[in-house]
Amino acid sequence: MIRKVKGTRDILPPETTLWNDVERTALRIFGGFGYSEIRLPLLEPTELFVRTVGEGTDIVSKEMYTFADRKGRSLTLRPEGTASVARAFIENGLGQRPQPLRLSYFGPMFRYEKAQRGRYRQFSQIGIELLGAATPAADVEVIVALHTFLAELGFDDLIIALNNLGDPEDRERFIAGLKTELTPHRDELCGDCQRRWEENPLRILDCKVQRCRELVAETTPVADVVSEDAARHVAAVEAGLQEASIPVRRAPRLVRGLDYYLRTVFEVISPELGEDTVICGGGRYDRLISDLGGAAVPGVGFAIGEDRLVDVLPQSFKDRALEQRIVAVLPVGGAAAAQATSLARDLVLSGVTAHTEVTGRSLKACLKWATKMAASVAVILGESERADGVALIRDLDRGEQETVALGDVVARVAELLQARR
RNA sequence: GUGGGCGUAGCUCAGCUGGUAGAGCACAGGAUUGUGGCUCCUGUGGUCGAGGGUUCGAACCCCUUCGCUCACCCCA
Repeated sequence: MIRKVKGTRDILPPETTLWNDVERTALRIFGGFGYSEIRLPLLEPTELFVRTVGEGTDIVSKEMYTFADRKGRSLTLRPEGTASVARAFIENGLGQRPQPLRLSYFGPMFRYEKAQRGRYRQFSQIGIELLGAATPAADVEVIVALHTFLAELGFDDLIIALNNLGDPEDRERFIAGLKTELTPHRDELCGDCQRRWEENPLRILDCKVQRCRELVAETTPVADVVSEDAARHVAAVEAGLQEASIPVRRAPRLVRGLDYYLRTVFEVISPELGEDTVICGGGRYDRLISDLGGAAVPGVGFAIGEDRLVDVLPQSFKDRALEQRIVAVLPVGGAAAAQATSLARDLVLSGVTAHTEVTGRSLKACLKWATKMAASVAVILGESERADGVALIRDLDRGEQETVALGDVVARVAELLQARR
């Protein structure tokens, strides 16, 4: 048996309905804020991610699906979306469009990690990017849009955590200070943190080991070390969010895994999945486009993990999304088959979902099948009805049945399904 | 990459100290001629993850391997 590649998954109906609804809602809400969808390649030159995400990050150093194409060029299956948006911005001269530019995207990303719940090698993200605005108001808008989207899905228990990473210069200073403060206790840090000391000192901040947490708690938070400008910026973002009634929690130890973030960084975590499993991560990246050789265009955005989001979707949303109003079209006897299909077409065009019985089974089996298909109404096209130019319409929930002229079937079915809501 | 758990029908699982496999659900058909949802009957469906070994004989024991899963690392 051929099996799916590790870390990928088959998303089957009816779960696909959830995904469709989530994506539709994203397009509606983000689109409503002025973000238009951009569709980008899944395949990019490896260098794009090395230069933007950062050579030292886990993503680039060990998690990328990288391979050589037939001409020896190094290509990579995108591990995230923002780098591609930046590349496309430069390549397509999007700086010539009215600024700022608001873009949204969704689709699969790839990271070579060991899979577990909520973490797959192929996973989907939904993101937006606001390019060409450096103001706190831009950050506020992005987070308000995020919150609006999540609220629209029915979430009311999600936590938005916010931190200030300062500018790159601040960060270097901060790391130096952090190390100085921790040096006396360096040997008390856990094994992972010993490693992080050299490789990724910022990560020491969000270590889960109790002793590390205690030690880190004694150190000066990043936000206290950043420049005046950066501090003012994030303070303004916070104030703006407060004014918009967005519940935000300051997270002095919040760190992100991509090098390009600066100043505002934020995450959304779900109590259900636990604090370690981030549903959404984002922040500001004012140097990303210029680092790629473009103009000095600031940006801010986020990416939502769609797999994780769907995993914890509120029941209310699922119920609504999975609610269906279906009519089953049941021809009895082979002669009615074609008639059934064209009746189904009329029903479909009238906006309802019509499942047509095409295996030629008995009426009894047809009705059983209709029930299993979750149909609320069945249209029965039998021999005698054919002769009279009528059809039987059966209300499957109530068990009531009526005879209707063929020409009135669509209207009557619509009525019955309407009453069902 | 590190560590733990698990691999028997589509799904959830049973299978006692080794004697060549079962249930429930699901799926299909039927219970007097054209009427479902309950019930009942019948049927389809498994090289017991794979390979090797021990044995007269292995789903059960041993070795190897692959896969799945959970946690860590990290991240969405």
